[in-house]
Amino acid sequence: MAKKHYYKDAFERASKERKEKILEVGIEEFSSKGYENANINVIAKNSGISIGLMYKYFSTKEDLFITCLNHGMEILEQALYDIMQSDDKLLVKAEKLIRTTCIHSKKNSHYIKMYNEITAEKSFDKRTREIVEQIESRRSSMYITSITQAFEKGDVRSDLNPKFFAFFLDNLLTPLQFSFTCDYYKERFRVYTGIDVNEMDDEQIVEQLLKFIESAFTFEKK
Amino acid sequence: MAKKHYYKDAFERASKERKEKILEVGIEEFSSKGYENANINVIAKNSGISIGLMYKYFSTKEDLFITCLNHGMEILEQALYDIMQSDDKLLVKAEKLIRTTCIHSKKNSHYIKMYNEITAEKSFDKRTREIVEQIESRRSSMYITSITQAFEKGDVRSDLNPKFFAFFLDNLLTPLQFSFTCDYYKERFRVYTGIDVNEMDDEQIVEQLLKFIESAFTFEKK
Amino acid sequence: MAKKHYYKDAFERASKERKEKILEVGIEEFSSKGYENANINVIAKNSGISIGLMYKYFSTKEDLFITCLNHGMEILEQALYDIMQSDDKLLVKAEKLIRTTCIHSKKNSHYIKMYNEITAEKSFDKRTREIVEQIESRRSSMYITSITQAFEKGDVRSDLNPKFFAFFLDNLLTPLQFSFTCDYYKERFRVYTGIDVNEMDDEQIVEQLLKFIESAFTFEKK
Amino acid sequence: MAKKHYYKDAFERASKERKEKILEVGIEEFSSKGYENANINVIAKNSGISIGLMYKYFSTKEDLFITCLNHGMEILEQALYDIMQSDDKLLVKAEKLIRTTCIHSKKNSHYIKMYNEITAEKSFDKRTREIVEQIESRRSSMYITSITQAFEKGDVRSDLNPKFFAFFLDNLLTPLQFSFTCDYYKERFRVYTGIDVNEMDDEQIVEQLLKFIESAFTFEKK
DNA sequence: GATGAATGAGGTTTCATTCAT
DNA sequence: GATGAATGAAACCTCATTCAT
Repeated sequence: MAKKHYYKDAFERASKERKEKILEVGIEEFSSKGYENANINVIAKNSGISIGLMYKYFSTKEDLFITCLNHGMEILEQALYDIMQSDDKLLVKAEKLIRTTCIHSKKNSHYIKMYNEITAEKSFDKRTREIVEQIESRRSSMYITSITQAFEKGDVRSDLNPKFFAFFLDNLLTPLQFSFTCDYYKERFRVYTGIDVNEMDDEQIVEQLLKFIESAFTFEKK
Repeated sequence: MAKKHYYKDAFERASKERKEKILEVGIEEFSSKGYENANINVIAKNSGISIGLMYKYFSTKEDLFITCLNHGMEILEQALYDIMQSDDKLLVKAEKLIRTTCIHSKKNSHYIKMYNEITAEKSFDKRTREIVEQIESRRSSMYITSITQAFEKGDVRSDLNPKFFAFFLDNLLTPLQFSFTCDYYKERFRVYTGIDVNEMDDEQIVEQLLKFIESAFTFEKK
Repeated sequence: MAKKHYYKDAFERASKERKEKILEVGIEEFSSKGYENANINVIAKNSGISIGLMYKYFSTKEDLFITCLNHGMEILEQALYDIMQSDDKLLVKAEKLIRTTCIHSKKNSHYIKMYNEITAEKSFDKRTREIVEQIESRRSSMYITSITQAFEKGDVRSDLNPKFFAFFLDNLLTPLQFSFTCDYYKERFRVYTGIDVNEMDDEQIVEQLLKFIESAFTFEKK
Repeated sequence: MAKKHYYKDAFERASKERKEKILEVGIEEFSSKGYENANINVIAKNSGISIGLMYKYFSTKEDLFITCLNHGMEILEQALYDIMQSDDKLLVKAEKLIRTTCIHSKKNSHYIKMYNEITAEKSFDKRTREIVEQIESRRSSMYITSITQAFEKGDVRSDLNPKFFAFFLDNLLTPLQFSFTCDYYKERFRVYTGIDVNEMDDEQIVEQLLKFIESAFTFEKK
């Protein structure tokens, strides 16, 4: 299945620079103001195009948002992909995953904010399913594949369901990711750990989370 | 410090029935439509009061929202409190916690949706900190207290920082909670596990997550 | 004719302290916010009475305003009266008038702001006539009486109509009064004279205006 | 310095007819109802444009008001300018000024009412200064220039400060202007002179005020 | 006399979307 | 392809006034 897109043909025909500009500006606007408060007239103006043309490219505000979101997700997924494709053992992958999460979260905060945005979005209703399906499928399949492999090699405990495994792993990583970028989660991190996330050494986070994961992954109750 | 509130004195003086009605209707509106799309004229009408009176009770839409949110949080926290106050061992508490999470999430879905709503909120700026601080402080201190006790009794591994411990534990539980109630997380759960959360036996979730947590809590690498 | 009033009988029956408090608070509110933006619920609260009682005292916001206004005008008129009743020559009265204007304007700025307020008011329509009639009649008759007396004594030039005389005199004094208290006129004074009214010596104003008036009053073209 | 304006670029691009229509309707609404009670939905409707477009032209109600005000002031100032630029002696200018004031006040009553409106305005706070500064600077500099010239030529008495001179002159003319147009001042005029301003012969006003001014301007006490 | 809860019309402002050019 | 003027519904919030107690 060709990846579904939410822009009109005209957008595809636009120059690379223009496409990138629109996405960049859109991501900036959506991630800083949130979906409801973002203004697509402003996005058009800041992208250097007319609002009329914007509507030649995207049918609705929602479509523009989803396109921006998907663009951001691609970048985020690439890093995940690079790690999960390697031949490393699962624990090594996990370590890389955590460390990369710390680094990427600071660099790509806009993308992560957009991702965070949709986890609470109420507006898409009919499409939510579709969007989530796409995003989370790509993400989960990477996890599940790696875990299943490790499972088969006997690298991890045998009494856990790989799918739940993947789910729990992502539950540990996603809030961590948000802790670096999203206001709510930032504050939550500070409340729990007593330290502002920006003043904490990434390695301490890596160390603590890795210990937690390693045991959960490997030790099996007799 | 008396708990800070975000309603006016007049609200306190209103009848119990009215207060509950307003909170109930407000929570329903906010959780189903989200903060931005919720309409306080609708909340007033459905509560059986005039909009003018609504503003005698709450200074702004935001204040009404926060009051609804706090009300919901109190209910959710009570369940948590009951478990954490017991004399059970940490692992037993964890098991109760997971099971209760499953049950409560279905019953109090509106409250949880509101909670989910603020994790992505962009509007509160100066107050976000304050609100989050209050909510997460109460929650985290319950975790941390229990964990520290277990720590001192030697019930849990000694090489993990109790604060991170608590943080990771909550990272596992909160997304689970959302998986029962919030559209995005529901779909995500289905993508990861392959099963709709409403058709899954709670005990399977309890079992899988408990194994994961138990190992993470107790097994220490030599 | 008994002086017309704009309050209900109940107000008359209220204690002196209460009456004064209401007027004081009302004048403060009206003069600082202007008629439209003044809030009579706030006036009631700050006066220590209920809004219900306020409406037992005054039928409408407008009536309260007029009563406050009249109260302020009485104070202002008293000073004028004291000067105009004396046996001084017109020029001496004029000098006292100017000097007193400077002093009083600083002391009774609230009253003057209320007076200024009505010179531009659009709301009273049917009553404007009545109110203005009362206020300006008292004021103008004091001027005209003094001028007519001086006229008869031959103290002033004979070719000017005393009524116009009074009108011009008041045209010189009223904007001066406003220059000490009302934002617009304050700035206007600064623009014309180059100096902030609060940093100018009153005597310079007295001297300049008096010279202007004296010649206008006494020198007759041959 | 280019004259500051309070409209958006879009307004400048609108057709001349539309611009004039909006200003005309706006001035009508503001001058008849006052700033607070003026309704910009009404102004939009009566101007034949949508409210949305109105906000494309002006950021706020206040900006629309100021633009209307400035437009009116320009017209008023032109008449003043024409007189003050001439080579006439100061007294001749004064005579023309008074006569023109009478005539113009009847013709441009809306503009004058708007001007009167701001002399009592409480809402603009930070901008009042700016607006007043602009309006009064233009006006006062015309007066002061003419007076200073007359001063140097020895046409007027030497013991009066030209700035105060200008201030007093304007104090005589501005209330006269308002007497033709603004309810309060109209009534005040009737109370002082005993005659309704509309039934009075302009020439009588010219004569009386001119005598007053002439003496004040030319006779110096020995 | 005194209270204050309750009303609800009405005004300013925003912004996604359309469409004539 | 490209423009941007134009729309108008809809939402938050204020406050003078009423009236039951």
